Amino acid sequence: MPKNKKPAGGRPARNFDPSYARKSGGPAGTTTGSRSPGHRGYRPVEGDAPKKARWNADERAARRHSDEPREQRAPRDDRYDGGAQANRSERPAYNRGENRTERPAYGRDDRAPRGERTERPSYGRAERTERTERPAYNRGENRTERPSYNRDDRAPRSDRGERPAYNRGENRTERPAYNRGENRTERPAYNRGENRTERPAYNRDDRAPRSDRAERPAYNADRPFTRGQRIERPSTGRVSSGRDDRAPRRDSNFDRPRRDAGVDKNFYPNRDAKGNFTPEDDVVLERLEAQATLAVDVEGISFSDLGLGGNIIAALAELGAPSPFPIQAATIPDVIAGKDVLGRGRTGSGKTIAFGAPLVEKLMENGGGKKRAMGRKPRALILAPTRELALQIDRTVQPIARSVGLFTTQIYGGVPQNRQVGALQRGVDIIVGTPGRIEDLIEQGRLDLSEVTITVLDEADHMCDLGFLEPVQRILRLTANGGQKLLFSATLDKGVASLVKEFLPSPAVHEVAGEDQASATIDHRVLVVEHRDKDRIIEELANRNEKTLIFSRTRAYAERLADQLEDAGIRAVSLHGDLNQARRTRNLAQLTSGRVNVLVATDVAARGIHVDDITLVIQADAPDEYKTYLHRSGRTGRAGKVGTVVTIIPKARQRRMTDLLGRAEIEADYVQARPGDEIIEELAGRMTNAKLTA
DNA sequence: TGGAAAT
Repeated sequence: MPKNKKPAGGRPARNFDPSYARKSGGPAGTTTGSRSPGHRGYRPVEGDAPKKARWNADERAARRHSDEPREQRAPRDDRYDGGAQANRSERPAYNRGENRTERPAYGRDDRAPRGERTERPSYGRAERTERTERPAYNRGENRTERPSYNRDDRAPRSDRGERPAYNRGENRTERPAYNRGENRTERPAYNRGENRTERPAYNRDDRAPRSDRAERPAYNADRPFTRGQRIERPSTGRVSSGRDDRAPRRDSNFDRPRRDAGVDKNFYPNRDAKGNFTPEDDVVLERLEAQATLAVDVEGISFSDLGLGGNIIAALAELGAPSPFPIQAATIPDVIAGKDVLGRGRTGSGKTIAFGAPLVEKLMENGGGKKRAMGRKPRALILAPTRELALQIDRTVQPIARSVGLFTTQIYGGVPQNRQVGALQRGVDIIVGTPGRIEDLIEQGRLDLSEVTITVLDEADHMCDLGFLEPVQRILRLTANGGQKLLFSATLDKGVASLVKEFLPSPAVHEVAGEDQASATIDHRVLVVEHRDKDRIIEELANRNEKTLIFSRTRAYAERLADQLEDAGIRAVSLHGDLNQARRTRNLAQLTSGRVNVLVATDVAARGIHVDDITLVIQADAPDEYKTYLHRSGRTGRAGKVGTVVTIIPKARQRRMTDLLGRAEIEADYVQARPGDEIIEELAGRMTNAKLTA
């Protein structure tokens, strides 16, 4: 066991101990590896460090397969100490960041190069392919301290073919992520003062009960819904089954107890009670009472009738939207009228234009003269939950904005910020981005939202989920007082109530009648399979000539599946948070362009992402939440096209799946399947071919 | 348990 807990456990403690720096009195040891700046990761303090140098191939191999207890692996948190710590005291907000430090995923690419960051855009790093060959990586004990790191198998990424197929999966099991639990118990370091007190949510206490779960009756639909009554959804203490409870309750919208939106002190303690997701949490919240627009109502209506100007209309036509979809017809006038708007339109129904076009129109009306002023402050903000979605929204909004001389810029993480900052300095009108980087730039004083008078939350209900809500609230509070707010989602529900209460005094609520997910042009199927057949069946399903999107629950499985498909001769790429942004972008582009037909993704791709002509969505793991089901399946059947969604489940999951489909209001056939069955041919769309050749 | 979101 190369790493002793002492340095590992001690280092973070030191970093979190404000007195330590003083005690140690100098560069040596104040921060990890700081004594010799030229040597990344060099930690003179650790006397035993040198012996831990780099592992040779055998050791690594042995390591990979070892089932040595996890606590013997070094906690990896020490990596972030410097920056993270500094920030942390100032921004309790960023606690989430800690999760991140515990996730190998994130840092992986930019971590090592840390010291050189300014010189190297993280992108370059991503590209390098011979990681294993680079002596650079033994730089110091970094290596020794996180031996379980996959680093090595990461590299091969780009040349998947050369790699032994499955080791990746195994390494994964060694991912430091798993240390999480022990770090927790081992490291008193974590009660570092105020953070602790400010975010009780963080304390892993809510984790603990986890283990109890097994003792509870698993998916007992009859069980009173106790957890949900905690805080988030008090008004909907419902049993999580059946669709009867879906009926809109006209008088009860947004009537949940107010929860001190502005007062964090009161808010935080409550979060303890919220706990993590459990299946019972997947309740259908009442729909918002909405003004329903019928599709027929908008027939013959033009964008011009809705109040949009000529340039914008021309841009829309260019984008392939000559006339408004129902959701657009419903919301555009209200947005232009300056109202706060809640808009629900099923996946692929054209929500981006529904908020993007009138937003630009509004800015035009108000903005008048100060267009193009150097360094002008942004006046509109569009927030999205993933970088890919932010990018995609910008691809739609930018041409609309440019048609009237307005500028947009993307502000999201995972890429160097220089360009983003440069754009801000030149002056932009519309920001499209994700919460993290936006807050980061605000902290840095490079972004000022005080003149933002229109804010859009795309996938608004998701933006209200644990982990997103607070950053979103903070950001919204930094926008102009009384500014217009637009919330859109295919699954907009009362989960957004807390935001509505604080930011949308009297919103107009729109949906399109009869346009729920169930009426979409999607064929839903459930394949009940033996676990051992699962991968094989996925392989057979994905072996087709049209675009296929496969969802998995974890990043590791997404990666493994992509590898497996490649090994089977089916070109496939993956998309998940373990990849650096360059690769994420590229892999998605490969599906979009048709260079590959199969993308295996986590739920990062579940919402909003539009790729033309995905005709089959395979859920390799069934979703936990009905909303997730709706969003995932919404990647196909877009804009009226047909598509198939196949959810693969083990026998034991049938009941739970049925409950979920009920909440989603979706009807699906269940079929038992084994590799080679005709049903698979049919679902893959190979039936006709098979018959032709027969 | 998991996933996304900053460095």
